[in-house]
Amino acid sequence: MMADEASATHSSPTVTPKAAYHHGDLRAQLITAVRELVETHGPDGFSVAEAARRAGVSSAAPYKHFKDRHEILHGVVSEAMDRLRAAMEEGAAAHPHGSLEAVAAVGLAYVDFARAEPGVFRLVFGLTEGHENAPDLLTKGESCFGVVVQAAAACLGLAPSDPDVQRRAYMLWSFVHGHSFLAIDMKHKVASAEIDDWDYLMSISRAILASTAQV
Amino acid sequence: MMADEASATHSSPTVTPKAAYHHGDLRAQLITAVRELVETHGPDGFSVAEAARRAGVSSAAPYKHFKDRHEILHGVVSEAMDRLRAAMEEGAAAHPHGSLEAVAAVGLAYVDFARAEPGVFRLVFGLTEGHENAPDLLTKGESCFGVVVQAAAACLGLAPSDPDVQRRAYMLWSFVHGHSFLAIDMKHKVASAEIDDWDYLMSISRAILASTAQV
DNA sequence: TGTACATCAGTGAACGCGCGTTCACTGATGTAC
DNA sequence: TGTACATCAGTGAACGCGCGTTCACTGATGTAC
Repeated sequence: MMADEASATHSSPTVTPKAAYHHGDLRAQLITAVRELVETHGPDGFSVAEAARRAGVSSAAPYKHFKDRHEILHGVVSEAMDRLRAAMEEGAAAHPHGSLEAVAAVGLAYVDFARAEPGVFRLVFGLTEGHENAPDLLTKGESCFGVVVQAAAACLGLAPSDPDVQRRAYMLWSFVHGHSFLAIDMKHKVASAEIDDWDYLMSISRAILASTAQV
Repeated sequence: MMADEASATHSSPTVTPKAAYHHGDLRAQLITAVRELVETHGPDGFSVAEAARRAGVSSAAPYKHFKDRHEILHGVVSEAMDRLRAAMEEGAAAHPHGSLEAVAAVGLAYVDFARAEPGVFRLVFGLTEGHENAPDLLTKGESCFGVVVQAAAACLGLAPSDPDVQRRAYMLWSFVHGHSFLAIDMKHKVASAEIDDWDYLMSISRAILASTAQV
C-alpha cells in the first residue's frame, strides 16, 4: 500500500530506504553499514553480504559501486582518516596558535576518536591485507602527522621542517597512538581507565616539548 | 620405504613429523603453525584447517587438544606474552639496576618483539573476539606492565606502588606501545624508519622520568 | 511536450569454496596382573 | 616376561554454513530530437 512497501522486504535497514531502485545513496550507505559492522564485530567481522543486508539491497548490489571487498574497506578507512584529520585540526584551532594546549588538543582529538570508534580506529591502523600500499591512504596518514608537526613547530617556534620538530612530533604521535590503543584494548583495565586524558596529554606534551631544549 | 613415509602425504609439514600416531608434540606444533600463519597472513588469516595441514595432521586432530578455534588463538597469545615478558626482563637485567639504560632496554625489548613478530604482536593486542576477558591474559598483561613499573621505580628511587611511578610507567608504556605499532604499520614510511630505537628510547625515557621532578 | 533509446543501478538465483565442527572409527601406548 | 584391556591421540568422511563473486535480467532515469 505504502509507496515504499519494498522496505518491508528489507531485513533491518540501517537507514530508511527511499525508493526501491536508485536511491542514489548506496555507496555512502554501504560505507556506513561497514563502519557499524566493524565497530560491532571487530575489524574482520565484516562481510559484503552483511553490509548489503544492512543497506537493504541484494548481495550483488555493492559490486556496482566497489570492485571487491577490499575496495569497500578502503573506502571506510579513507573516510575515517578524513574525519580523524578534521578532528585534529579542529582541536588545534580551538586553542591559541603555538600554545601547549593546541598540541595537547590535537592529541586529545586523536584519543577521542579512538575511544569513540575503536573498531574503525583499529581498522585504520591494522590494514594488513594488501591495502598498506594504497598511496592515497599513505598520503592521508602523512597529512594527519602533518597536523601534529604544525602544532609542535608553532609551539617550539621552529620551522615544521626542522629535524628536531619532526622528531618531537613523532614522539608525541607515538605516545598518543600508544595511549589510544591501550585505552581501547584495556578498556576498564589497569591505569588507563583512571586517567584524565587532558591532564595526561598536557603533561606528556610538556615533557616531550620541553626536554633537552627547555621551552 | 622410509620409516616416516607418512610424511609424503603431508602437504608441507612445518616440522618433520616423527611418527604417524602420537607424535606427542601436536599441541606445541599447532601453536607454532598458527603463529606462522598469523605472521604470514595477518591476525585473521588463520584457520584451524590450515594449521592442521601445516602440522601434518587431519583437520579433526586439533580438537583433541583445543576446544575450538578461540582456544588455539588463546594459546598462541598466552605463549607470546610469556616470551614478551621474558624478553623485557632480560632487557632490564642487562643493565645496572636503577639505570636509565635498564628502562630503555625494557622498551627496546618490546619494540624488538613487535618488529620481529608484527602479526603476533597485533594479535596479542587486538584480540577482539571474546578473549579480552580471559583472566589469565589480563594477568600476563599486568605482569608485563609490572616489568616497566619495576624499572621505572628503581630508576626514580621510589616504591613501585607510588602513584607517580605508576603514572610515569604508564607514560613509558604508552610511548613504547605506540612506537611499536607505528614501526610495524608504517614499515618503511615516515619518520619511524630513520629512527634508531635505542637513542630514541633513551631520550624518551629521560624526558618522561625527568619531567617535573628532575632526576 | 512527447517519444525512443542508451545508460545506470538495481535484482535474485546460482556457483564453488573453505571453514568449523562432529562422528564413528582405529592404531598405538601404558598398566595391572 | 606375556597377555588383556582401558585409554589416548589420531583418521577421514561428512555436515551445514555463509561468503565472494558472477550472470543474465529488468526497472528507472536522463537525454536527443
